[in-house]
Amino acid sequence: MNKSAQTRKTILDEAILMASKTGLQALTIGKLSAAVGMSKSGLFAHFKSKEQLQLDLLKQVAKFFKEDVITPSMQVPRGEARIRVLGQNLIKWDDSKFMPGGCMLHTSSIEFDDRPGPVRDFLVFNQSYWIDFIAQAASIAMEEGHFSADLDTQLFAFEFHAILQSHHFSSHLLNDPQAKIRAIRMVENLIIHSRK
Amino acid sequence: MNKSAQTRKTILDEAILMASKTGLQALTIGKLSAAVGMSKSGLFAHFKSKEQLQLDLLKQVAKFFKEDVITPSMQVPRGEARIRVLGQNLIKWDDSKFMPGGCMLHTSSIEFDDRPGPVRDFLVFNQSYWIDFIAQAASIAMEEGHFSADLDTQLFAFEFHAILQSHHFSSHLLNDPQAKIRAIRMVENLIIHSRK
DNA sequence: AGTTGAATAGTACGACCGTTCTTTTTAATT
DNA sequence: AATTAAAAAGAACGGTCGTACTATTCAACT
Repeated sequence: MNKSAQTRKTILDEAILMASKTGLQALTIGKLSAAVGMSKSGLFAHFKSKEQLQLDLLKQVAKFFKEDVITPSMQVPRGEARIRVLGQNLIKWDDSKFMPGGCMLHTSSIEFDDRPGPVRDFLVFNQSYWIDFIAQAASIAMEEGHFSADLDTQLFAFEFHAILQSHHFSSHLLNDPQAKIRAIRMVENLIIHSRK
Repeated sequence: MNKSAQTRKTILDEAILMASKTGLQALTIGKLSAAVGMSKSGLFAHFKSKEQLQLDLLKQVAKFFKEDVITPSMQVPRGEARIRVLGQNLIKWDDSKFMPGGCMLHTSSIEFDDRPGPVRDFLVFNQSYWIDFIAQAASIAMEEGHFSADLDTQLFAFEFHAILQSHHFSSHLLNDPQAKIRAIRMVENLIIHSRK
């Protein structure tokens, strides 16, 4: 790995750490450079603009999401089992140590949902893909005969995604120790109600 | 009404308008004063600090929430009907014209959930009250025999609250025209599954 | 090992931040 | 209408922001 790629990774890791707690817009180049121990201008040169830093950060998070949540689910049997594992991995994901403030795709989505621009565009693209992926997984569970034949897979996807949002709310705002257990129960409830 | 209270209201209304789109921390006294047509220092004198402005803003929003969502529900018959109306009013609320960026109690909760301080404290207090209120409404529906006797009212409350979050996601990030319809269906689903 | 290009640091920029203090204007009270 | 207190404006503060430009250090390749 290049020296450039190396420090770039160091910067992004620290940026994710900071921004997950404060939000993307509160992440400043000055504080970030101080945290990684380099000069503002030296850090800035890696990204050319703050917006690009925000984009690169989110793309990195999205890559991790794929590795931690999406890809592993493909090694689980199609249908209900895969849905269940998706739910479990999703909750683990929102508790990842590298994002102490919780899933940044979620928090950034709310932060930027009324701020037009490339950051919002990326989030829309990414979250749309995620919703479609869940709907697809539900569709597979229908094919397998696990889920009811008249299940609304789009609705399922949004209800599934709502579980992450609810977990984040319980876990990060309320500091509720039951957050995880409750989220798991929500997944099970949703699965049960989706059966034939 | 005082001149003071009058301009104060003007300021807060404009502040809510702006902050609902950009977030609480991106709301600056300079831009806000320009928007309402007064000087920075003149506006500042009303709140003594930015944090106090943020708090007063959220308290105002919470007051509106009580007026628009909580209070009206008390005039609806106890039980399932009240739950349904709560859901409908909640979705209307997230589409309020005075908050073009959607429910600020929700967006601010995510913005501040990892930022200790009075703003976070207020949000925790407010949202805890809201969750308890829903659980209480579900409990009443149990008493009335509308909901199953072994319903977990806490779990119900979080699932109910998740509908608002899901609606916000669909409506504001994805600009999905079906957001409202889907949210209403989620409310109905939740009600059906809570019956005996 | 020397050369060259990339990575980093240094410095400075205008802009805006939240806040303070002083002055002026305006509203409320007598 | 005169007095007084409150509200608003003005100007300035130290600080930080994102970004540009220049100089220096370092890593990669001949």
